[in-house]
Amino acid sequence: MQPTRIHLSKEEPVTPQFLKKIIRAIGVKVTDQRMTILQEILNGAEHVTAQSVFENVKHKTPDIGFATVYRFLRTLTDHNVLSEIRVQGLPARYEWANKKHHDHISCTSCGKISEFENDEIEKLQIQIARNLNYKLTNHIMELYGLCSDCQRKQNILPN
Amino acid sequence: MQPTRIHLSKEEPVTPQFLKKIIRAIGVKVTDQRMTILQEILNGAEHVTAQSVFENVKHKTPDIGFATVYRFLRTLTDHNVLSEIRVQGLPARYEWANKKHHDHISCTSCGKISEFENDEIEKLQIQIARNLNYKLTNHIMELYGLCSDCQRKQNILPN
DNA sequence: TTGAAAATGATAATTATTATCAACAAACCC
DNA sequence: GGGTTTGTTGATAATAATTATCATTTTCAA
Repeated sequence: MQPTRIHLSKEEPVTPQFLKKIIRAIGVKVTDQRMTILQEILNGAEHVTAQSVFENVKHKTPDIGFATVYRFLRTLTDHNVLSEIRVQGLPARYEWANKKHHDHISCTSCGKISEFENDEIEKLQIQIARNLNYKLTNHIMELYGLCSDCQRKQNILPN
Repeated sequence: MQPTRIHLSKEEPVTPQFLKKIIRAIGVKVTDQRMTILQEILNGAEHVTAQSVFENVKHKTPDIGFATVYRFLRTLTDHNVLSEIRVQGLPARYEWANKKHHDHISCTSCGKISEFENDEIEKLQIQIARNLNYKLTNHIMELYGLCSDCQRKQNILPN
């Protein structure tokens, strides 16, 4: 299954037609389950887990199995509709892929994720690659730290 | 178990005394197993997994259980002797914590890996973290691209 | 040396994810 | 539309990494 690059804007209204367009674009069959899952992702929270998608979707479609959710999230990831964020041992989280490029910093204690973008780093990366005779195509940059809340907790309860 | 910050240089000779110093510094009892595990990490490869440490250590100490290895790696991580790197769904990898940081760029075609370090990016990362109220503890930065050889091949054999 | 506290190792439990497969459903053709 | 092919579903098992449990053993300070 080759990763197809798809350019879809999240700004378009979430109509059934729009959902079908996405599903067809990645070359798979349109099913009720996939429609529901996509809708949930488009309407729901920012960084969803397979579990949270599953639970929310289950209200509308109680017969759905979580293997279906996992599978479709993977498919969407393979086709760059979603991107997958994996932090520590926590379950994978997903976000809409083609928003402006950004990276993540996440808290190693509570798992909170914040986003940022930094053009200067992007430029340096390209430069580094060029110096080593690589043509840069992609990168992963994940920062880890303690968020303000967890820094505070650590001071209050030293144990 | 409070994270104790320990400053130990890997440059010191790996004597039994040195190993004991580390183990005592984190406030746990000195056991043969812990000595052997630490020695393995100090002498062994760069980015080890719990599994690889376990297997190597088992040659010298066949009676060791892998729970012991996991536990001790976690303890060392909690006390910042090691740092833990978790990428994708892969098993956690450990590296000596207070050495100079470096990153990797790898070729998506042939798998070649080159290392680099860049102070400017490191500084920017710390700055970014600070702006978002995180205390940066670690990061992963992996660049992906085509190495010079594979760029050339791609031109010769387009596909 | 000895006894309390901690560590070990075997194994079970847990967690996230992927694989399997029979029943079912979508899409293409006529 | 009806039939057929092929893809999808959902229940469940399998896998993989990690953590918990607990009886036994070991460390180490008094």
